[in-house]
Amino acid sequence: MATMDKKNVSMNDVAIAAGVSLKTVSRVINEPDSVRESTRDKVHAAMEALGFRANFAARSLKLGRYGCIGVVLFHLSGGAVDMIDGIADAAEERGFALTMIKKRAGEKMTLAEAARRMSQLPVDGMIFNLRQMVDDFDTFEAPKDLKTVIITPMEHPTCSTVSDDQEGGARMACEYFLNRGHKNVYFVSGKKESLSSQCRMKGWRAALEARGIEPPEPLQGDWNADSGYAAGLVLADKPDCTAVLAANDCMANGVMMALRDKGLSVPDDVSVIGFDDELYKTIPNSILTSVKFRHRELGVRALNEVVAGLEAPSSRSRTLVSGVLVERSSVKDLRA
Amino acid sequence: MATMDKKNVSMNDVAIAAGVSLKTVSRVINEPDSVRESTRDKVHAAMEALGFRANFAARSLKLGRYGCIGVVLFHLSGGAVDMIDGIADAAEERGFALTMIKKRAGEKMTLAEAARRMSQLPVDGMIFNLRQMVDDFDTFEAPKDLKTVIITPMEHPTCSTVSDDQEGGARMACEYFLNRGHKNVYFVSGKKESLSSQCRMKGWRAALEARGIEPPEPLQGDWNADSGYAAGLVLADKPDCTAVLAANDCMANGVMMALRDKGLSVPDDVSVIGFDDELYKTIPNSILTSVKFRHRELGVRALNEVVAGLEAPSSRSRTLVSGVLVERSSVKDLRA
DNA sequence: TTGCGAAATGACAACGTTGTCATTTCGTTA
DNA sequence: TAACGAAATGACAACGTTGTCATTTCGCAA
Repeated sequence: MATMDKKNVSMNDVAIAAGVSLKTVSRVINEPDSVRESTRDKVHAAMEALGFRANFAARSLKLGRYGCIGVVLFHLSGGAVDMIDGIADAAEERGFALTMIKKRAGEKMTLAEAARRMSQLPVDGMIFNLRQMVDDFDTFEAPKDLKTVIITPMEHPTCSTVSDDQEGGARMACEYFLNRGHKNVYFVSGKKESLSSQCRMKGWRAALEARGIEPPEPLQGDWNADSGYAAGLVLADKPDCTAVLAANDCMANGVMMALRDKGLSVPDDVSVIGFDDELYKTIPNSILTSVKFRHRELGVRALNEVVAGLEAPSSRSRTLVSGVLVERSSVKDLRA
Repeated sequence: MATMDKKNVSMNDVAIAAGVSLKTVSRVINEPDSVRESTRDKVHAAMEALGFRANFAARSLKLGRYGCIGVVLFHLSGGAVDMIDGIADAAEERGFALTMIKKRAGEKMTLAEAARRMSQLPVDGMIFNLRQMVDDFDTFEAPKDLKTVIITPMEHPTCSTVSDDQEGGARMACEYFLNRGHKNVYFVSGKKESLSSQCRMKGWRAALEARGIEPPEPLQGDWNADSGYAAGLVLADKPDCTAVLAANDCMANGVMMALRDKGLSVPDDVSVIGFDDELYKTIPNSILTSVKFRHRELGVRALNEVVAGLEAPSSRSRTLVSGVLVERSSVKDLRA
């Protein structure tokens, strides 16, 4: 059972070994039913013996498509794992592979630059994961033959976008407070440049203003617990503070710890809601009510949108994936 | 300024538009110095006007390589983000893109199956991210023309492997305890099927046995805080328990909370060390000493190993990336 | 101006597949 | 057995690049 030394085994090699024509080998692969069983077996045997594997480049060249979707990671954060997971699973299901490139740390990558690089790679369409603002966002035009979907809370003039409904999630949390008799809601933000943080803040503002409440000055955090703790120390001194919305769970936890250290109880004195619902992983018996986004679903939707748009790349849609409020006991009902 | 309607603009189209030969266009792209400046400008102008982008499939077919490295995600966990980040950055730096496929939830994927699928895709080499055991691990043979690197703590008979030194990290933590006068170390494990957990446990055992200490029965956890809390309740009742090594920070936190709820102090009564050093993100003023692995570095090494092996796919190496003990104040020095 | 070597450019084949269309083989019926 | 339509198979071109080698153009010295 000698193994060939030739670098790559081609269909032609298989054809010769099996004593059939090149085209017949092609048929065995692409439309097996159209070839007689005895012939098929001969060909399969030859493929096996020679270790044949179809050449991706040649196949794509002929077919004019790759069966790959490009993913550009402008930003790779914790929540991105689930999103990538969703994209990858959906891709798998629809028979696509992913081609990935990433903005390097410190590098300044525009959408145009990302598109330029992607269009040199084997992709039929692409997904941009964009969590911060980028210079050419509004002026960017996607290649006409490459369906492009941007994961971002901002609307884009020509590309399809997919996003969690961060604003809606924040509104939902605020209304949850207000409906339970709270007269005001304080807000602890994440990093300034984060679009997520900006959107959550926007939703918070909107919800308060919709009820004619003047939003108090938001407290600036940086996503980590320590910044939440600092914010909590400040909030503990505000007598009108009965409800705090923190832009993520880590900061919410910091806030809660600070309140306790100041002798205040959650939820009896102050109610708190966070975002992402991940505190239970780290804190035993966590009581924090939290707005959870379905990142996996987000990825699935993004991929499906790309695939759906492969035939009509210039189509445009906007998808919002709603969040879910995971209720625990960190919010007190003041009406009771 | 009319835009062409032709689907794909080829080099030939550019050549005609610029009034030069096909080959000259090719030269402008691949060896610009070999073409006269005036000609080059004409060609560039034509490319611009027609919106030319090189065809990946044709180029790869001719060159016999893709400039892509395949990544197979058998398992996608939190720590994987940093690793992917490292892989992606290193790939970027060396001019490679990534082609990714993922094991679907519930699907049972063997190494052979992964290799088979990857070898139909545009890749010059591949990386398997394997955090759990898989049926054909020992018998697997990588395609002879496709350099394969496996990220896994296990040694493989024929493939290169890269791993954090989990065992060494656990040993380091144990010795840290023992060197400070602790007579024994209790262990809280992660999920049974996790290789990380198994390796950490192995290192813990080895460190104790090296000093002639009989390791106590390990406590079974599931990575989450609640399981750590449960373990902590048990440990609080053991009078000889002065040191606890938990297989991750979340469980370590659970252990600490349980100890406190039982009236014990960390570190005065019991010392604790965790893994991953991520508690500070969630807990303000975190005191937990923790073993941190450099997942990013892991990814970088894996990619570099693949690229280095592209010319000699059958070469084999084993890389261990050491962990770092991040010291805080959760360990008491009993010698003092 | 002519001739020469070097630089610039071009013609053509090849990479390994699939689509088109022609040809061969098969199973059936007259 | 002959004749026929359907099924199976094959020959050849084409996809868009790059490598090889031949040809043209250029700059410069005689």
